[in-house]
Amino acid sequence: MSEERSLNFIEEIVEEDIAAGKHGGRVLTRFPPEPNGYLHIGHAKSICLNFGLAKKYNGKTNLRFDDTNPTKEETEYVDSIKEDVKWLGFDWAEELYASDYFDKLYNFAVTLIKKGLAYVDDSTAEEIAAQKGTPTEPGTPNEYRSRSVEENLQLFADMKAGKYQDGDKVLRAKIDLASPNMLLRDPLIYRIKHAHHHRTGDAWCIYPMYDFAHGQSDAIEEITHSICTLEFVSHRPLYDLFIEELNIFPSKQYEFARLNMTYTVMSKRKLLQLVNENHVESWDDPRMATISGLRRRGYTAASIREFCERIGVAKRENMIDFSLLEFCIREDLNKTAWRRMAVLDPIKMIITNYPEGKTETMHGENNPEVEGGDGGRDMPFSNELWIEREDFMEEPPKKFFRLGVGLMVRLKNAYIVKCEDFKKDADGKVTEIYCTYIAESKSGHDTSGINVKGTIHWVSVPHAKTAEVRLYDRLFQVEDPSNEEGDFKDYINPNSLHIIPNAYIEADLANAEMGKGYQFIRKGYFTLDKHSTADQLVFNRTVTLKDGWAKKS
RNA sequence: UGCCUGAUAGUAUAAUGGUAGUACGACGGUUUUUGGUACCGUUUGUCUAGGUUCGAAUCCUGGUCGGGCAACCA
Repeated sequence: MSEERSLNFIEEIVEEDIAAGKHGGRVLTRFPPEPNGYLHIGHAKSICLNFGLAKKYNGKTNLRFDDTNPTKEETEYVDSIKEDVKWLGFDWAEELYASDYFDKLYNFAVTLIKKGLAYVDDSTAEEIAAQKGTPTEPGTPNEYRSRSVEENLQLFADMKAGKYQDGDKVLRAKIDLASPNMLLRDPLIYRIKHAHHHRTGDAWCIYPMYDFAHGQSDAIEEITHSICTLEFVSHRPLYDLFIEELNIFPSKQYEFARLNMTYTVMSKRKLLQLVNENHVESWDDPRMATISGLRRRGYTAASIREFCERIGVAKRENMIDFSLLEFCIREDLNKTAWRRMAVLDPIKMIITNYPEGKTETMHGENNPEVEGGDGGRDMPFSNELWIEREDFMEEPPKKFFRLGVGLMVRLKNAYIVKCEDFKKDADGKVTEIYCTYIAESKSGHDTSGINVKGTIHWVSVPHAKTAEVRLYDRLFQVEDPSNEEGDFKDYINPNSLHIIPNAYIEADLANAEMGKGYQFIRKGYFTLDKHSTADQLVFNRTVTLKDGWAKKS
């Protein structure tokens, strides 16, 4: 029973086009990253939109690398992008590159020159900028604008042949120097760059600009719906104009609002700075909003897809609460993550009436949300246990359902214990607490008739293993670091990473698998970090559990 | 001060001239061997001023506020 969901504005356009029989009802989208950085959660929105649309309307999606600027692009980025898209769960119809079309694009430029719609300009970048005018003043033509078609053809061929140095000449579209749209004031469409390209090597020394590559690439692939973000709205007249003048496939561009999220930054430039200036470990640092960072943090592809589904698609500037992403990952992991016990900040509990040296085997299910518990595992129990320091208070307030002298709790999957006493060191720090256990209260066989409000987690001291546990907090201290006074890096949270070198974990966790989510009961969801080894386990906390108690106090 | 865009609870998003709804958040409750989950309930909204209409979030006009545009970046 699928629920009726309302359409977003792009789905409406697609449905109208299909109903009108446009392109024979065919839908072909594309995801067109520039391989100059790693993908982030904002790209995930675009990926889900493009691939999701194609899937919904029986179409296909191409993965096209927009690699027209050789000085910024690298194969390393191509590889990471492909990995991330695949990991998110999408399959592209074809893997394509704008650089595959350099010959065609060159010929398109020649066509434009022949139509008298493009000219070679010898001006410097500064001169061109000055001649463009301002939003309120029209630009002024220069002497090069009136060059003959023959001369332009020759000069452009010479540019391609490598007769000029970088910056000596550019090819410009001849449109309208007085246009209120600055982009139409004779935009540059080809520039000289004697640079090595990650795919075409040194075959070319002239490269097309975005505006003379993107729309044409869409047309060459016969993309039906070219979806991009709002900052390209003012490029659309150019997109349409070139397609019309070149008489090629009429792809259409549609724009949606990019994703912004609280407490993080989303631009490749800023993410690159965080990496280069060592504010984070790498592009896949678990605090980064990159796909690889979220993956390493323990986010699942399904949770990111769900997030992208929930945030919607519209044209309004937006700022999504980080808590929505957290909701999505909790929702997923709650149903899939195996429950385990780990004590992050330990204090020793001694059960005074339990035989010293005795070991009992307790049993716990893997996941209570799954029918039958999804299997389970054994946990050794003894008279000495590690419990969480915060689960004991010398002077417990009312409604503190944990330990304090005279209070009782259930040890998860084991016995009910009553706190009798505790010991402090010279600094007043509690070092040990003493309890008695109720023998008839064993989990699953409880005949004690005692009901307790609280249940706490524990790990048997002689059986415990250790692991490094990394706890993360938001990377920035303010909701919108890009919009604050000064540099966005001034707002980095100095406490975004807290490392616990030796947490106590239950023995079974030695079998933890890379890529799998675990819930450390009452402490949150965790996953193995890529630096983890058999000798030195390292867990990342993906997200905490929702905590109604912490908020009140 | 030119052009392009947009404006619905705290945050997003729907309602396509006819009951302003949903999700997240927040708050309260029930259940619970995780203060988790699940379930139930409460809360808060159409930027503004006019106009058209039996009826306007929706159409029209003016204003206000936000975002984008003057890279040999994409």
